[in-house]
Amino acid sequence: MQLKKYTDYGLRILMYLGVQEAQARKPGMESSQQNKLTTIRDICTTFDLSTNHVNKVVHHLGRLGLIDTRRGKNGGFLLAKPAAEIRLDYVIRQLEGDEAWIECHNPYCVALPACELKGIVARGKELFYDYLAQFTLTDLLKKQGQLLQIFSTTP
Amino acid sequence: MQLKKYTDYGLRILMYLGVQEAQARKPGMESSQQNKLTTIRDICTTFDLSTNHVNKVVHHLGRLGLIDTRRGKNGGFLLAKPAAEIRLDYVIRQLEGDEAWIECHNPYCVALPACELKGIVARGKELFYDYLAQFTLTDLLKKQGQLLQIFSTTP
DNA sequence: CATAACCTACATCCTTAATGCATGTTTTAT
DNA sequence: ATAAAACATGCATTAAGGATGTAGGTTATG
Repeated sequence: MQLKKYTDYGLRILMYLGVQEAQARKPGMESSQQNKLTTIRDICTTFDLSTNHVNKVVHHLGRLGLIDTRRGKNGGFLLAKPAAEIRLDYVIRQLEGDEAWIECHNPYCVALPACELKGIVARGKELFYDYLAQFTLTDLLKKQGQLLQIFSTTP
Repeated sequence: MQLKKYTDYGLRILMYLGVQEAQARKPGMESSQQNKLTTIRDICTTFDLSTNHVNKVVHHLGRLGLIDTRRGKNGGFLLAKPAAEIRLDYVIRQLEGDEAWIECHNPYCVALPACELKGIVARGKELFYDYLAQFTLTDLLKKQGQLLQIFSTTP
């Protein structure tokens, strides 16, 4: 009963992008970095993760429309919409996969037709996601200054 | 993101015991079956599960004080307290293990000191369990008659 | 004392997440 | 043009942990 690292990595990537974006908007920064995009390599060195795994997560985030990716030299990716519009429930549900939290088949449970459990667990799951729906990427960036420092000091 | 089969089996076992107990209390039943205990074999044939796995779950339920087990000939087990006092949050939390739903170490996340995510997910997890705390084994036995029929017709 | 049942430890299998490798495709700078 | 930098994609491999199996131990009953 734990989120996949895959999902976890996706959230870290979004946090990284959120911090970069906020920084780029600071006065005096508009042209200094020429809006350089974040690359998979940046993420991997910052968080010390496997290139291949991050590769897949980035691709997934792209397909979900959460980030815009650009191929080719000087390519990379950035948030596709404002951090305030990226809801945590959506991100986690999509990356995690939206299966039932309890398995009634495989093996098939004879009690299934008269079982009250699956409904209770399913409702609990929805409450969990309903709670997450109150938060957006913005809420993950409260300690933005500290995050920026962490991200910029990791070589 | 799914409950372990282990946990699932534990709940099924409790449901089975709850039904047996209610049946034993029916008028005219007090002495007819001599209060025969439920055995691991009974559970395995009813739900078509592995003896060894059920073995471990039963043992665990015993250690948790949810069932009383008795060794030796004519041994077996039964609920250690009324179904209404067996809360689902407790059962699931114990059988499932109460780890955090998100992994911040292994590998260690550099953002940890400034991360808002772990708190949000932890609170969501507690809401899930808070919801489960509203229910007891009794709530899983609403369709008791149907369950009894299912359990007694599986050879 | 034999049998039926749970107890316990250890070993193995199996699923799947995690990771690695190889190659393709696109874009840009030179 | 062409080389380099970046994401895209598919397949192979490894690792972790849950699921299952084997073997014997212990306890109670008849």
